[in-house]
Amino acid sequence: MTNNKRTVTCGQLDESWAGKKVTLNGWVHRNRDHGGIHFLNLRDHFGMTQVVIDEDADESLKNDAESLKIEYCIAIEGTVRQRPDSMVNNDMKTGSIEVKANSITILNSCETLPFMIDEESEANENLRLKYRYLDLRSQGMQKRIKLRADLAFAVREYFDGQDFLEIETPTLIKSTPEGARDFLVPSRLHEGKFFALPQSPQLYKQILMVSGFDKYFQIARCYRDEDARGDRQLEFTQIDVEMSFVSADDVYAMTEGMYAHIFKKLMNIELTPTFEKITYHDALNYYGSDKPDLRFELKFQDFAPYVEKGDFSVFKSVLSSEKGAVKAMVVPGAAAAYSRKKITELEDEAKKFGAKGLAWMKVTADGLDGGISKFYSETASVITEGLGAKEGDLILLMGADWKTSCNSLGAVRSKLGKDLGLIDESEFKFCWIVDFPLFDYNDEEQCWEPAHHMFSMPQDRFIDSMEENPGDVLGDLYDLVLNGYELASGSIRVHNPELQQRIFNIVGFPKELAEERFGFLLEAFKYGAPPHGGIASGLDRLAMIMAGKQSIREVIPFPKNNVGLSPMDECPANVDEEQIRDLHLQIIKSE
RNA sequence: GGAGGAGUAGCGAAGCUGGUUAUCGCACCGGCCUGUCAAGCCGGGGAUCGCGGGUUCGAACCCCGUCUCUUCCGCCA
Repeated sequence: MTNNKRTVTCGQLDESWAGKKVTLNGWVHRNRDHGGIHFLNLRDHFGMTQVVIDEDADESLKNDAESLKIEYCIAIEGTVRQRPDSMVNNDMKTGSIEVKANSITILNSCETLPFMIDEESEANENLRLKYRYLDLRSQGMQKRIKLRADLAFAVREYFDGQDFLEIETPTLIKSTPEGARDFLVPSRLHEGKFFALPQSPQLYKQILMVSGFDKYFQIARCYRDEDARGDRQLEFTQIDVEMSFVSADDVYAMTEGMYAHIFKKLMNIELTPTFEKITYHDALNYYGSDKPDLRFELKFQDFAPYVEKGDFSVFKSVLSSEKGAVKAMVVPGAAAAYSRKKITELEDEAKKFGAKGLAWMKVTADGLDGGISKFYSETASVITEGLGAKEGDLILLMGADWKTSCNSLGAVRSKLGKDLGLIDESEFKFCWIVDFPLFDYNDEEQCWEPAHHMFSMPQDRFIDSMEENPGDVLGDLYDLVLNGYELASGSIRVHNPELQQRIFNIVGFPKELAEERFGFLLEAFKYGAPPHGGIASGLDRLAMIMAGKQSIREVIPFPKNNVGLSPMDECPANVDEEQIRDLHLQIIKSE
């Protein structure tokens, strides 16, 4: 390699190098043989450089050039020269120069590729994952993996400047109940016992606060054994943070500072210092989602005041039930574009979320038309005026219990946002979702359960009378939402053993089980635990959004696929009988 | 666990209501070509049409079953 070792990379040459001798190492990205003259695009991590084998090159060099195929790994020794004005390629960073080759050395050849290595490979994802090393060579993947590394660096830089310590926590931990399904790790030394992989470092970071570390962060790998989606998979990385002696406002400020630093540094975007806050109730009520995409409006309105003025019995019966609600969404100018068939598509979307149907009306010059308009002909002007609808608008209506009504119309809202192109992809709209209820009533089990988890603090004003009506209790809980994705989630924690016990009582969590599962945390709280709270941001999701992608697999070097497999190394996989025996396990085959 | 969509050369796709030598682009092989940058032109090889069964004179196409992938719901404190 001595003589072939690169002196420059493929991304750094410009006119100032003209006349200099250089050696380049990289991969043959494209190969254009014109007979007399021959061009190569040589690619490495840093960029692309055009190499020329001139017509006056000697025969052996021409033969060497001819033998090259795409993705051969080669070394080129040659001279940099400025391109004539008419040959400058402005789409290329190094487009003002080219390297006239003196010698070509093949460092390694390459078989016929399973797919072309391009910015955006069209190969199906499982094939890309099987040959991930090739897929990762593409400039797009190289850029995204670098973005991810830069992101992690910016995070550390920010916290370092704020007196935070990065502290590692174990990945072989105790399985705790609630939440997602744990990944279990059988113990060899302790027959029949198991570790779990952490769903998050939650309990450890709280213990670290009890230990007096004051400000903790960690870029932590987390594991949840649940079905994957575009924005989640079995293992993922979170930016985990916990602080002592803080209120929610302190956590907001710290988090906003972190995102401001990241976006300024990596994208040169100035984020507005204080992110909008929306209550959980309003998010659902107006946008139909606890993670609303605020890049477009389409806010819901209450249609209940108009129901009595019309004859549509479905809505009347919805409102007669205790939790019934009728929501309206005015879609400006969409009447013409939305035929009955296209509205049916919207309805199908709503039905996925439990809606029975989707009612609609179109606003015309004379009033309302189509759908259920005949039931409201008398009050058309009152409705259009009240809803602020104009001629050519489409009014979508959803009647169901409040939650179903909001959620299903929210799904329609999301679809419309995409279909109508209402989303400006260059925008980053953050918002805090606050005032989450602490408890949810489980109708099937007839009991209260924690809406998030059992360690979140109720807001002050509810503490004294928490037991009277648990459903009204709001917690010191918050989510950070960006462009319709839940990006971070956190809370101020309970640090007082008595309060913690009252919460266990409300959700019917047995004292003995609490002792068994996280007795160590409850014990720790008895020894002068400081008030504390924190937040965890999804690093994969953040990288995905910054990269403008729809899937976190585009920013994870070696992701699992949608069914939890890794096509490259083919795991999970069988293991030897002996390994199973050592772990005191037995495989029970399912039917 | 449920609903929709898809499986055709190494890759991406076409093939509508049954009859083709199964088509096209990229890649691959051979040839031509002095300025391309997704180079171009001429030629070539490569497909048991996911698998199994059925209907039919005849199936990539229709029917049944099955497997795999995929999007969504459930799940994800």
